[in-house]
Amino acid sequence: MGRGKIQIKRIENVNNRQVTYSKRKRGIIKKAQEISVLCDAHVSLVIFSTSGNMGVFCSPQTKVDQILSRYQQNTGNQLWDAKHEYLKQEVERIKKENDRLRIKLRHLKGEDITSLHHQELTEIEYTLEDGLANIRKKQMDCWNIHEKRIRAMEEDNQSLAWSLHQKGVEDDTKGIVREYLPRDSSLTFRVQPLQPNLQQMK
Amino acid sequence: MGRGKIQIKRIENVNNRQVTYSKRKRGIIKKAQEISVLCDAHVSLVIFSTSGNMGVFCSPQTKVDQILSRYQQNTGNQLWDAKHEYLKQEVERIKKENDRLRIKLRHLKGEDITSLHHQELTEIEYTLEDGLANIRKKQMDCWNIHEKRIRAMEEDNQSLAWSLHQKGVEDDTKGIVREYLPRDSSLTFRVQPLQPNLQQMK
DNA sequence: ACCTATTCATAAAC
DNA sequence: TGTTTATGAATAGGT
Repeated sequence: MGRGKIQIKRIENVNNRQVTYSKRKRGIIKKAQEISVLCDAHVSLVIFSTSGNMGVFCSPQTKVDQILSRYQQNTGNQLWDAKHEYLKQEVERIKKENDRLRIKLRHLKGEDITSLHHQELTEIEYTLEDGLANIRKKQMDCWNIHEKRIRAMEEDNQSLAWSLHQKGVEDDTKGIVREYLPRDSSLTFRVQPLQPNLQQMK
Repeated sequence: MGRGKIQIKRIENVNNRQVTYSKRKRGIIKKAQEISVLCDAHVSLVIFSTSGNMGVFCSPQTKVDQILSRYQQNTGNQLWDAKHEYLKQEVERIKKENDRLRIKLRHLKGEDITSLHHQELTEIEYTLEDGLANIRKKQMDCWNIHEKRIRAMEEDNQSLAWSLHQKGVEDDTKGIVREYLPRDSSLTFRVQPLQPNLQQMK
């Protein structure tokens, strides 16, 4: 239809193809609309051009997914059931991994070990000893850093106190400083919170 | 098109409607096929008549579900994603839980602890000490059970040997028994493998 | 299911 | 992309 017959084969000229797509898209959507009204039919039509231009028609009584549900039932073609199945398996897989990890954790805490044999126990023991060694090394590092900070601050305090003394001003910051850094504080300390205090001292 | 114009409204005559449906269905599917070839377009078309007659066209390069995936992405219209939303969330939830457990495990092994603070390290340390205590207690239990078995068997052996001796038969099982249960065997033992040996002795 | 008068869709050109 | 127009395609109504 039009000025001369055309062969039904891919239009190579990109522009022509684009134009034809636009025209025929409108045409087919109109046809879809007409059949849905005339015949009370349920229609779902989705078109994509190569350039990504999308055209959709769906008969107003229904929604696309309802029509496709019927399509699935009619053809046995799995549209979403297959994906559903896949996701279910994925959940199972990860849940199992999860259980495995949980058991490992419980074993390391020395729980649920009744059924374990000597060799497994020994492996866990080694792992724990190894972990403990690493943790304690890290604790030592933390402690050493902490110590250094304290010493540095003590020196600062002394030199500041000295400066103040030389200028004839009373050293009334001493109390506050002591409050920030009690000598015999418990082992529980955090590195981060110390920093604001340091800044307050400036 | 045809002998006289028609109004685009529902055809009340059932037979006419059915006929028109058939004709137009063929027409629209042909159009769909043509646009897919001419313009290299991806088309998905599904039609149902009121009587349940289904018509389908899908461009050959793709499948219906692929086109509809794109449709979903383009419109945000949930076709099957909604049906999968729950499962997707479930997967996410468990994956996160999984990561949490993994990190905990690594921490207990003393790995990836660079960013941990004193308090967290101390907690891990306690956990490890606790675990180690439990494991070692279990190891002791195992050892004690093992020892008891050995002692029970030694007694059995002696009484058996005595019985044999009294019946004037030479005790030639001694060597074998010693082989099964060397006194100074290493600490690596399993409880299970002992049982077959016990049964062999009956 | 076929026929055909008629309306519709659209290819090509602007 | 919109309009025009000549032409082929689709189809309504009758058989």
